[in-house]
Order: sequence, then structure tokens, then C-alpha cells
Amino acid sequence: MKIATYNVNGIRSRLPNLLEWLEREAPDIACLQELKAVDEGFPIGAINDAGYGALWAGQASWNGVAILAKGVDPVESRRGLPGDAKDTQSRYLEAMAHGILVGCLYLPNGNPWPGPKFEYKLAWFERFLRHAQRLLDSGQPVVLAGDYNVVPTDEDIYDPTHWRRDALLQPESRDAYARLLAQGWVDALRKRHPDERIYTFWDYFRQHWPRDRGLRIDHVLLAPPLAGRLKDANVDRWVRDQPKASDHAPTWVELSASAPKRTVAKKAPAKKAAPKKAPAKKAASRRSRTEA
DNA sequence: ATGTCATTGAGGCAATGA
Repeated sequence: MKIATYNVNGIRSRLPNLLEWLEREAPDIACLQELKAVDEGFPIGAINDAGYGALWAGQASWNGVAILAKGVDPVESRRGLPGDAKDTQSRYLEAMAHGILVGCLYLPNGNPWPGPKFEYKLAWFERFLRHAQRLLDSGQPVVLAGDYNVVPTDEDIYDPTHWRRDALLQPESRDAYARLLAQGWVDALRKRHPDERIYTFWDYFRQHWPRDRGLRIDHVLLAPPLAGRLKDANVDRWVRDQPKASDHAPTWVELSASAPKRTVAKKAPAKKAAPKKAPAKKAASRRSRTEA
């Protein structure tokens, strides 16, 4: 089960890139952000033809999110974050697909900092924290995937020097993200790669992609019921190298199949006592990453 | 401030957001 998030930066101009990625990587669920298209402009025909069902929340010019599911129509559970009836920006969509409850988010960028856009970012984040806690409390297998517009630590950027006054690195942004993780969510990319520099976004300026000067701002968070199923997580960097690429690359997790229902019957006696695999699985023997 | 790209509204480019 592969679940991905991809900020397409304009789904109409990016449709060829999106379709090629869907064909090559075949995610079971894909969360998209920055559609930059009204509902009527969403290319549902091409996406259906690619073998995906979809839900989307469009908006003129900016924002816009969508959830794609391979072979099925995702079942919508929420459209928009609760907590502010006046917020009309299309930044959150939630649906059930393939046995996973997936929240697709496009957290406000917040630049320029300081200012009202940054205040909006923090307010949105607080609403998101409240909703995330409720999802966690529900005990469901939830994935929260999207463009969080937060560089969690200085290990998540090529060089923070020029970004100190950017909304993506502000202590308030990082603190909100840290509080989200403290609720119990697992940052899947970081869990799988504790000590690597991993980027998901390279801006269009100053040849940042060819020089691999990136930021990690697209995140896939797993609720505890899914944490034990994490097999792998990574970034489809090749997508960023395509002609007319988005400034983001798809970021994904691979989950093992859900555990078979446990019955009362004991498992069949093992023919040979299989050597216990070293309990390195969740030993968390290396535990050194801290905030700078 | 700058860099680049997508979008829009008007126009043959400038403003805006990221």
C-alpha cells in the first residue's frame, strides 16, 4: 500500500507530469495540493482514464487539494477544517480509501513574515492540531499527508542561513509541527531515514534543483495504528527532474498489508523454531536527532 | 532585493503568490 503526497503547482499545466508519475509509480492513494483550478477545471476524465477515482476541492487561482485512489472512488469524510466558518480557502480534504482514512492538507505558506499571512498560517495550524487530535483519539488508521510548509529542523534544509526570515523556518511554525508530532503522529520519512538529508521541494530560483538545494516540507504522518506497518518512505526525485516540473517532488510511504485478524486459535506450531529476528525493528537504538 | 514559474486580467505585459 503506497500513499503519496504531491504538490503539483497547477494541475492543468502539470497534467502530463502527474499522469506519467501515476503510471510509473502507481500509488494506491495520492494527495495533491495547489491545484490552482476551480472544480470545473479539474481533469477528472484523464485521471479516471489513468485508473483513479478522485475527490477534489478546487479554488480559482490558488490552493486546491485532491485525493486520488487507485481503482476506487475515495469516500469523503470531511471538506475543510472545522473551526472557522469564514475560511474559504481550499486547503483540507479527508476521505476513506483502501481501508485508510487520509487527510490531505495544504498548510498556508505564511510569507511574508511577519504579517497577516503568517498569523493566518498559525491560526490554521492550531485548528489543524485540534482536528488531528480528534482523529488520533478516534483510533482509526489515519494518514495526514500534504504540503505542511514547515521545515521541521535545520537538518531538513540544505542551509538555513538564507531562510531565517522565511515563514517556513520560524520557531512558531516549528513549534506547531513539533506539537503535532508530540500528539503521537509518526513522521514517516524521518522515521525511515533518521540521519539523512531528505528534500521534497526545490524552489525555481538560482538553480536550486541542479544544485540539490532543497527543503523537506512535504510530510506523511502516520497515526499509531499504522506506525507498525511502515515498510518504507521516500521521495520520487525523478519527477522533479522532468521538463516543466513542479517545484515539489512526490513523497510517499509504503505500508504493509493490514495485519490479519487475530483469531482465538493459536498459530500453527512452527515447524522449526525460527531464529528470532533481531528485535532491531523498533529498538530505536539510535535516537539522536534533536532540534537545533 | 533578488531569483523562477503559474495564474489572472487584461493585453501584446504587470501584478500576485509561492
